[in-house]
Amino acid sequence: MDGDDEVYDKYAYEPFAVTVDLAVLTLRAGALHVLLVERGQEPYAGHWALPGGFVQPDESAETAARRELAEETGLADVSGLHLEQLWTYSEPDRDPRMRVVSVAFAALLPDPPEPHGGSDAAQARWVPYDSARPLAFDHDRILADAHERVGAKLEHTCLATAFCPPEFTLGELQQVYETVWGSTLDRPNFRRKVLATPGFVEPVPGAARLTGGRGKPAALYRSGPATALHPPLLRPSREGRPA
Amino acid sequence: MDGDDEVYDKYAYEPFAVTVDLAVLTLRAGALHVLLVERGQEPYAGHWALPGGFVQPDESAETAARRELAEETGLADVSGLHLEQLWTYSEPDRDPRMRVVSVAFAALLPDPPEPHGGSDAAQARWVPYDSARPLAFDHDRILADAHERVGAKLEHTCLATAFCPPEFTLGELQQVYETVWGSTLDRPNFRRKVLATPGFVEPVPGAARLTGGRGKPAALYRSGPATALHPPLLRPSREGRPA
DNA sequence: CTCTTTATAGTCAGTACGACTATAAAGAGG
DNA sequence: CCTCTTTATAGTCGTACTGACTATAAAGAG
Repeated sequence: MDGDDEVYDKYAYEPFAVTVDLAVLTLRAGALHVLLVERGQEPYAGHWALPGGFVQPDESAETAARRELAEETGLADVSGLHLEQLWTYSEPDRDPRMRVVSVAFAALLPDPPEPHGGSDAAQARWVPYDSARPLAFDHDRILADAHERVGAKLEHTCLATAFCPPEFTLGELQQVYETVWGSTLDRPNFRRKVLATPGFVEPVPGAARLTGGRGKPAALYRSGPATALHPPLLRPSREGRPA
Repeated sequence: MDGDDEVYDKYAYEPFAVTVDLAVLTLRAGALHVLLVERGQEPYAGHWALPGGFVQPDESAETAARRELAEETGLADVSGLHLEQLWTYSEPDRDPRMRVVSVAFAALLPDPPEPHGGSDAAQARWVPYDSARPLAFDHDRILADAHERVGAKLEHTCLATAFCPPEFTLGELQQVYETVWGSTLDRPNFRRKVLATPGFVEPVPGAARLTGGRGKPAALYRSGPATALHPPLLRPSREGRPA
């Protein structure tokens, strides 16, 4: 903040609006979905956009993002959800109406609350990631950045469990990686890696098993205390990954 | 950006000031240094702070950061310098005067231009990282975040060369890692790893060697085309690293 | 000329990982 | 009831990478 204060009065009251944009991601039926809202007004009326809104005078961007998340998803308790500040977009022409600086967040949800009847905004929907574009404003880029960030964080953090319900099988956890990364993983190797990482997952006591599916019932696990993965679980080789 | 437009008029003209703060890092005499400016006005008059300033109406945050970097360092050409958006700080009370949202950047410099006679601001100085605190506002936290981010990026990107002059020895490159990470590395192993990564560094043609030091002259290298490190060059084991 | 310093080359064992095979336990369909 | 298919889990094998270490080369200091 603050250069020297001579220029303080000169620029401080420029009309900068500060907003938050949310890339709310979830897995439905083995596919990555994102929460979108339909715009009712110009510009981009009728286009889909990421949910978001203005940061209010007494809020931090994080607080505003969590409030918007609750409003848009209709979830009663969003306090436990993973919310991650992504990037701040500040190109002067990114909103044709005025100068808007937007702090983007990514949010990860386990299973989507279907009719997330938003409060204020227009209708909101879960849309498969691949058919989400084109979006209003620069939201295509924000969504791509969110996807890349989440994919990268899966490599060296335990973030994947944020997509899973409280109790899950290793097959479901593997689905998270495969869906976000868009590649398949060897099941025994994935299992070995996850179980060899202390604190990543821990078995549910009582030898609980999930059945009802086709094959052999899978053991249930829940998220452990670890947050980082050492060594990381790297994506199948992509030569040059963005820095 | 933009929630629904009913609230648009209500919040858009709240007096949000948007600034950039810069954590400009360099290596001097084997120690990490950061560029600081002394504040002339209240609040925090006489305290040291990170350089920064207001984003002007026609600028993006990145543009403003690069302009501030040029002004504060006095460097003629900052176009090639590595500048990385770090995080956006938006706590309502982070500046006692008014509502300021600040986009923080980290900048990496090879060798510091000593008398970087800033343009507008008060006096600016290179300060050893360890004796930089306490800083004004929430700049202690910004500086710590910058350090952590740079340390993490050294692991899986080729960013370390941004601290080095155009031509450097592997010993100098290793110094970057050791200084930022605060740990020592095995020299033969470091060498093996760097040379085994295609495109990280390439030898300077003509078998150029740097002499003048004490021991055997070292071969000179320059930065290669690669940007990512596969597999990563991990810091000596720290059990739980922040996500 | 020798000692110290730094650079570079090479060795060796342990770990991690990719690819793969084998077995177990469920439902589906006859 | 039996077999096929599906999914989970166990284990094997070879390679790549890494950490720890030893050895040699080439400079300056004294």
